[in-house]
Amino acid sequence: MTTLKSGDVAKKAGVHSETLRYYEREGLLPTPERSEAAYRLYPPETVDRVLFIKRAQDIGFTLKEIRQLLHLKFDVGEPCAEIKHMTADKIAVVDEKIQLLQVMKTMLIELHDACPGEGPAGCCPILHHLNDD
Amino acid sequence: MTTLKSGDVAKKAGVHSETLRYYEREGLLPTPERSEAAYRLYPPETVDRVLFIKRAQDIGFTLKEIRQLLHLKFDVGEPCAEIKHMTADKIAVVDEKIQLLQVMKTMLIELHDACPGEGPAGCCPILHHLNDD
DNA sequence: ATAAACCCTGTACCTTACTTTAGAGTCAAT
DNA sequence: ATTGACTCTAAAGTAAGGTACAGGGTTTAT
Repeated sequence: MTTLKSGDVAKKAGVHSETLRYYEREGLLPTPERSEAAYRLYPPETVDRVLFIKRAQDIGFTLKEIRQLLHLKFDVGEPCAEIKHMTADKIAVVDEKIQLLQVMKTMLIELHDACPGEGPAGCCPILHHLNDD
Repeated sequence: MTTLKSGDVAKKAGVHSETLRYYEREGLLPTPERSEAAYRLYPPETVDRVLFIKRAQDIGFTLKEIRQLLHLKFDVGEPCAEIKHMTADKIAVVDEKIQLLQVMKTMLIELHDACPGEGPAGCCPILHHLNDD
């Protein structure tokens, strides 16, 4: 048997099986086959798809955006130019996020390095500097 | 007069004044002074603080996390070692996000470059490759 | 063959981050 | 002095992304 039941997919992907049904409703997972007893029978790739969703969420994509990414990723048939446009847009968004995060990281590292690491008082001579950006 | 009313801060920071009250309730903004008529009188730095919140949100921090960042950033008085720890943790989180985003970006760029950019059919020879990670 | 463990549907509920509404007071300009 | 723009509070509403029942059928392990 090459199909998985909701519990199997859920366990492998680290989500609840209710989440799978939710993703199905939201168009993030294709509607799976059913057994005689109406049990969902998922193809094994479903696990990868769910893991993709989770990774994409971790880095700040909404389910709506992820649905688009998945359609880029899995659905063949969109006119080519359109796919290319969407992809370019998404790259720009991702890049902007990376850059903002790097600014944030630099700020935090400065704060970290300026801190002596001991003593109870305000150890942070750069707080005032940070205060007015 | 060196203070701003809620509408002024809101306009300068690009948020609704209700949002300011919400941030106040949630501990993201300090409780401001009040006029005789109980109008909030904000110090001008409030604008920067709100902008900081918005930038932090853009890159994927929750308000809860931002509250912590702000307390690092603006409140002096925490024992030094603790601040240093929190900062190090936050740097690790930021770094992880950056790395995941870079993976995502690489994936998107591969997809983008492999696409010929014209023709209606599935232009994407790498879709199958992406399919199984 | 029967209980434990699993699946189904549908609906209700939860958190986050706001936004909207209702009802009332205040201030600035004509 | 009164209209319009602004402020206040408290409470309800909204959208996203799930989570948790309730009530009922199914499969599997003993």
